[in-house]
Amino acid sequence: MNMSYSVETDRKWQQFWDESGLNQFNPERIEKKLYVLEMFSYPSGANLHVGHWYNYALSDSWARMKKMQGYEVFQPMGFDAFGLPAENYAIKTGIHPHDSTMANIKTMKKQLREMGGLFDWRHELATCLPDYYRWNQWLFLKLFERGLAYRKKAPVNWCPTCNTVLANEQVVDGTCERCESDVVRKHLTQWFFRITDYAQELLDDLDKLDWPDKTKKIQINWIGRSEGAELIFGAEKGGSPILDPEGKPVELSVFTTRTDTLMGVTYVVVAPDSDLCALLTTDDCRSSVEAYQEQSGKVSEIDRLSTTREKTGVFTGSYAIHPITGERIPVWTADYVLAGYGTGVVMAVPAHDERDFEFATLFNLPIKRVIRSTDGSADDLPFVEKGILSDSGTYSGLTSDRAIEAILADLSLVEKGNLKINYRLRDWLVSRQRYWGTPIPMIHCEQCGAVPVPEKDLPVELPYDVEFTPDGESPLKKNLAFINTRCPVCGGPAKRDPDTLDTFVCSSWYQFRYVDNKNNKEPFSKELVNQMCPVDKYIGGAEHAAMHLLYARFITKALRDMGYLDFDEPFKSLVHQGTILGADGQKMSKSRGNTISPDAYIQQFGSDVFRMYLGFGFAYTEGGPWNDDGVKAIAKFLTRIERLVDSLDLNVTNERHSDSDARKLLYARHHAIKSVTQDAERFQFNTSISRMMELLNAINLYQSTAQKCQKQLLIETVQDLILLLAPFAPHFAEEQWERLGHSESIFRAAWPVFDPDALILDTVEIAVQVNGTIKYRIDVPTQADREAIQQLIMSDPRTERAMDDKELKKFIFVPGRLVNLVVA
RNA sequence: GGGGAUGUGGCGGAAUGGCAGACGCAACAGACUCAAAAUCUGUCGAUCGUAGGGUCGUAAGGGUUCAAGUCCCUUCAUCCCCA
Repeated sequence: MNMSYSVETDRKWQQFWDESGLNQFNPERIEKKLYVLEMFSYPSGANLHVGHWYNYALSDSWARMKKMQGYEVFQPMGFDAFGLPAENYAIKTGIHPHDSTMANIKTMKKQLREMGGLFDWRHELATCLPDYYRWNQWLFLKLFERGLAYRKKAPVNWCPTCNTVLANEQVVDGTCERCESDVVRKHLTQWFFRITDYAQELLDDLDKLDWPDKTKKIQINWIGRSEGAELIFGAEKGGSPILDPEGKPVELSVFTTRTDTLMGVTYVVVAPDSDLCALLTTDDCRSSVEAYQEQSGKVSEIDRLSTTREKTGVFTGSYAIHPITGERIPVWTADYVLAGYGTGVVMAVPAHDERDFEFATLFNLPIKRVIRSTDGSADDLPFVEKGILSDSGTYSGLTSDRAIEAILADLSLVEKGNLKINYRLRDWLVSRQRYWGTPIPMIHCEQCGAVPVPEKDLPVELPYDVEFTPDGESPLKKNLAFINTRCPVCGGPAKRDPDTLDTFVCSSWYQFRYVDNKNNKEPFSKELVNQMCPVDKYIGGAEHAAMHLLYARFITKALRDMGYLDFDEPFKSLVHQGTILGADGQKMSKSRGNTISPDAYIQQFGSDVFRMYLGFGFAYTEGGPWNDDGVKAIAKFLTRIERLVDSLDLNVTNERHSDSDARKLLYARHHAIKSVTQDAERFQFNTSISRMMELLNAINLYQSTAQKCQKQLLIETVQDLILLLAPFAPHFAEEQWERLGHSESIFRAAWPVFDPDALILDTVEIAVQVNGTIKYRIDVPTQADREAIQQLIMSDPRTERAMDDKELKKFIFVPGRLVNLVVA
């Protein structure tokens, strides 16, 4: 196989595109704008890996097709440059995160060019640079002004040996990934964004989005709306009501979706990590409760919610007062209840809840049945379905749904219960006890409390000179020149917030900064963003389905409500690429030694062969294991096209006549145009490329067998093939296009349009089934109607044999596909 | 544990509820060649049959339908995500 296409070809056309500005968005055609965005990447390691290629190269192919279809494509690129890996790398090697990150960005940019992506580099951004992160800080201040940023205590993972806070991904099976000591929970005051204010809108607006259903489902579950009620229990210890620090009686408010089981409550559980827990604990029980709190502080939330893990808990010594019966009910603390969900207190109904049942059985707590099955079917405890109330006083005999209404009506009269909608979604914790991130623009003053940095003082620059060695403090805390400042309100000495922002803050609004990345007066021009956004097609990994995509939606809505833009959603249409695995079917990783380096393939075959194999060898949204043989198949395909172009005689004649060979070729040509256009639109690159292969086969067949080969028809067909190929093998197609005598870029040529007439054949083969199994196939005139076809088939001798003397009951006809004779 | 998905030839993968396995890889046979590579042509789910042809077949089991890889229920296996 002798291919003349190579990396040299790549370089030639990359330079040509740069010089001709093919990659640049033209604002004069803004009314035809199409904003195509790939999730930006973390500049880790030095090289683009297969995952980058799969995301970026094929999205670029899609964008190139849209460009040929006349859209003015805006496709920017940038770097999500803050984050933990660079900092860990610095701790290990001493190389400063800024230095390693900037070096990585430089390499990645070079490789992205070699990929041949049409990125408009004039709009590049890197989140670790002050002219980007100052606007993160601006965003923080705006959210703070609006009450959407606030502080509260929240647990962090703490490694007592390393003396440092760990991110969740650094905790492996409850131990520190570095030193393997047990990780404990420590409570720190941290910043939160009030995403829960938008829970309902985030749920409702999913309907407006052209997103994969599974992604919407993930968001729906993540938001976790449930309709139920809030019920108020009283609380006492030692026979008298419990008072809070202000002297008011403590009420235990519980959220439940099963108010109908209220009469079956036999104990109440408070989360051990809830503030209420200490308040409810009696002196007698204090030592055992505190020991329990410490023990459960080591358990991860995932384990706490497990239904198979053995239940644990201790009695707090206090009692809840049942809102209807006034009965005293013991209050326990157990870690299967989370402080962060609902109110952190649940009423336990062991007869009708699996976890409560298990807990009550273990600790010998009473189990009281109050629901029976409606139809008398088996209702062994725990019976968790709705049914008919029993042993519930005046509510006995009601159905669950009626009982919920009746009980709530009674409780609301005494203000001890009301309808409530609860969300599983929690506010977004944005504080990170780390160096390599956006400094939080807040100042803590002993006199004035937490004071925002005035906007004119932004950015609060991240100092270069810091000590990373983990020793229990945020690295920024140890940089005194940074941390010590003056209070903007009273002028007294004060300290900066030592934490940095979660990097999801950077990625929650970058799609807007891209369009106006040079703006140094505001994060972006409202007018420009309203014209260029939302993003028309967003492409990235499904692992971001819950967090990144939800945060970006929230920030968009918050920015809208604050008047900075006029639309509701950041990403109109979304596609997830799959994951490319190693040849062994495992996730690629250095430790497994199954990584594939694109560079070697590109050197050997050229970038288009690599890109096209990624398109051809996998279902785009599925991904799958890598396979070298497929790369060679693509190289072979492109070589065949080269040979075909070589073989053409470009001295055009105008002969043109319709014979059956020509009609077959025309059919293949227009069928390919139609299918490639449709499939590529839906990111089905594998079938798109298959249709091009079929067209090539048809052209070769025509060349070798046609009675009279028409040069003009042949050239036009080959040109269409090259045009269809262009988005998927851009350098290669430019080269062939030039060899076919064109001087303008192929990407300035129009995408071919299919001719429906060429797709209508005189006859069509249909299958003939008897009772659903195929008996034979027959060619029928395309135009024939149901009656004509029935007549044709009933008179075919094969039909009589297939029907085996049975009587025809029904004649089913699917035009162009099959007939099914139902006989008995 | 919860949530989300996936399961089709030796392999990657195709199939608006309507002819399962498009396209490609590998394999096998043939042509070209002193030979090999490259290239070209053909065969290629399993099974029975000399053949025409038949039977079975989309993880397993059940159901809906004239018709199920596709829809519904149960089971099994694998993968992804969890603030």
